[in-house]
Amino acid sequence: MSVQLPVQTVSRLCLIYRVLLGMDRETVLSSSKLGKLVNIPAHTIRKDLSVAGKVKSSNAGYKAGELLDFIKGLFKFDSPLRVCVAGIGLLGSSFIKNPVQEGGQFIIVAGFDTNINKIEVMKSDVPLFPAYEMADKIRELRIDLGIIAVPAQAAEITMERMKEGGIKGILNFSPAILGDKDIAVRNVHFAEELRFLTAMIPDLEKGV
Amino acid sequence: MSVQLPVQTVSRLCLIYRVLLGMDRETVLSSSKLGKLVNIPAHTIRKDLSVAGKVKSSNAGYKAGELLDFIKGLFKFDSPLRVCVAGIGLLGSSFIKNPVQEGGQFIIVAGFDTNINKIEVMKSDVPLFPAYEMADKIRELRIDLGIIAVPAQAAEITMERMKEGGIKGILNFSPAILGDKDIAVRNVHFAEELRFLTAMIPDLEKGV
DNA sequence: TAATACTTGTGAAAAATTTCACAACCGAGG
DNA sequence: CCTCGGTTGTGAAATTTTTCACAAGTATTA
Repeated sequence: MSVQLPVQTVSRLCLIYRVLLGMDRETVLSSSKLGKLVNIPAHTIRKDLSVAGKVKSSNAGYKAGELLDFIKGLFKFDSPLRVCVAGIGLLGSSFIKNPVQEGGQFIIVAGFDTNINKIEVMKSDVPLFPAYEMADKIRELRIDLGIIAVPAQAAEITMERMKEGGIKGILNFSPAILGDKDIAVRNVHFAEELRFLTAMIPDLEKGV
Repeated sequence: MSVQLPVQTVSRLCLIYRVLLGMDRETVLSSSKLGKLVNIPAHTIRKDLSVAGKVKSSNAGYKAGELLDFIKGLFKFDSPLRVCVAGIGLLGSSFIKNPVQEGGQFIIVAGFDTNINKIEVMKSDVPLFPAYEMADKIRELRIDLGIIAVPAQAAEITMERMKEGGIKGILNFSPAILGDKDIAVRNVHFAEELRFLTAMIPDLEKGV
């Protein structure tokens, strides 16, 4: 991105992008209609688009297709990214078996696991490799993003291997908290989502 | 919560809570040590604890156990919450088969699916019910939180059923974007996490 | 052409959040 | 008892983000 957009703005634009993906390109949406779909105030959407550099569209609102293309161009969502999955457990294998569709934006091209046996036994369209080959394979297959679905104690080393292979971003589902100054890292933790939800409930009368 | 804490503060305190859970209660942590563990600047942690109402602990830092108890008390994390899962697909059943531990804070007490056959076939420790019984069962079992893992088109009606049963919060894993003025709702979407990650990578040279 | 009823884009105001800087505190070791 | 090295808690400043308010644009209809 040329201008560094506020993180929240990026997040909201991604959300908008998602609803636009599942919508007829010809649909015309005003900022307030769009706002209702994504639970964001209309003026915030207009401001976001404004700072992102959107130029005047029409007097009736935004054409879904145009807006989609605008966000797509802004974030370079056009060319597909190669993704790998480290850790072929319950979660990891679900990514491999049910790859995200999203208009082919992401392509799962490799899976890794320390358990060689698991790799041999599991049948999958995605090629699986032992974990120690990770850095090499990431380089070789020119993989952009990594999904970490390994146990907490293996998370750090997995990140190191991915970085060694030159990965650009990591989505970490392990319970470990990862972070890095060179690459983008995002931590996702189910139990914590539940906890955050709990904390946000204003007046919770807990069960017996 | 007596005072309405900033959302970001709540989020950070939850993150801190997570690392404290996996730590000896006697460990003493300074705000900067803690900060390194969770990737948050030390002064932000101190400020968060300050606005949350933490009183001076010591000159050496925070005792892990004390801090844990403080956050636990603040957000009422002490009594366990009853959770149900709607949609017994790949993701939904993973919650039922591998319930989150987290010190027993959350207990999965029911699963729901429209597919009666699935309910009968699947064997699980958690009782499973048909979707139309959702509201009744939520009331009956005094369920606090709901996890939605149904397809997009069923998300809205599922939320309605949960609300009807008096649920307090919803964690939505369906592709639909849910929101409500009465209850806390949190949307989680894997592909979007990947997309957000992509958008945050400063200078991504996309594949071929 | 004039009036109406929508809309967007954006500068400026307001609000929220983060960062800073430092007083105050504590224990240890002279 | 004083100093040194470390810490917290917090008011105030700085910054970021959101909200507001409104000029300006465009169709439509009379």
